[in-house]
Amino acid sequence: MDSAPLHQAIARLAAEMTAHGKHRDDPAREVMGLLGDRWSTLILLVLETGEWRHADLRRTLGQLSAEQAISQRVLTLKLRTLERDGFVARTITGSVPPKVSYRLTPLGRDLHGQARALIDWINTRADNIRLARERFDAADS
Amino acid sequence: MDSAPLHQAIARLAAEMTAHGKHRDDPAREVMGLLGDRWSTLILLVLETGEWRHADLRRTLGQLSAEQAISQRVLTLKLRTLERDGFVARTITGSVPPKVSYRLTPLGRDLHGQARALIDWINTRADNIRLARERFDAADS
DNA sequence: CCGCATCCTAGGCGATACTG
DNA sequence: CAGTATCGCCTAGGATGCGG
Repeated sequence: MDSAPLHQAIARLAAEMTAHGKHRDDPAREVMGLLGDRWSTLILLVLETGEWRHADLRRTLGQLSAEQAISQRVLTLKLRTLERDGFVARTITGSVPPKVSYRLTPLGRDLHGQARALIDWINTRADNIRLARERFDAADS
Repeated sequence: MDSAPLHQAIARLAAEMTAHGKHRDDPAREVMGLLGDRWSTLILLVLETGEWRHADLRRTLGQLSAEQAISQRVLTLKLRTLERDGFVARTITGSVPPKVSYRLTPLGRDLHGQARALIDWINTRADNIRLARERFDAADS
């Protein structure tokens, strides 16, 4: 039984956790979940280039995605979430037809920069990861 | 119509995307999805402290989580995914009862470091984000 | 102790059709 | 053009029970 170092580790971690976060409405978990979803990082990437209207943004995301296009409904949902957290700003001008523009806030640009760092790290390790997967899949037969 | 700068932006982005990634089995999207899930970052955090057995790890994760404990099934699944990508190493000793230990690989430790940077950035902005949410929720009434 | 199989539920996301 | 409503699928993840 190596229970002593084990409990020590638990105590250390528990202290670290309760220091920040752990309680409900934990932005860290929620934002990480957002960045891990199907579209948000791609949306940030496009909005980084300037101001976009809903339809144009939707078309462009479809072209950038290897899979299929984002549905209108989901784009609205994602933009709402991003806007709610303060990463995206929404501007309305005119109402028939409506003209709505989206752009990054300074906070959103900063978030995108941070996320890119992680994504780039993964991309440079991509072959490494692919190799590990092949080995793993071949191993158990 | 500002279609010129628009298409320019598209072209630039498309080039950037096809440079790396975009094609299927894109590790970046998959690993980001992993880090955005319910448990993986927490698992990395605990494994950072050393070598852990399945049951102990499970108990500790339960204590660190504000919500409920991770199920045995899901812990196995998450560890398998992490192992498959080369972030976690699994060692078996004895078979009745089995003794299985998990620890981070160098790649896994590195990944965790990168992820922590992003998580820490979010945590330092947490109040900022919470405030944005309150404003947004109050706005439309 | 660990892992697997089974079953079940909640939520993410796509498709379509409709309003202002 | 932007947004909403409704539907239906599929996956993540929890609960339980068995076997090695």
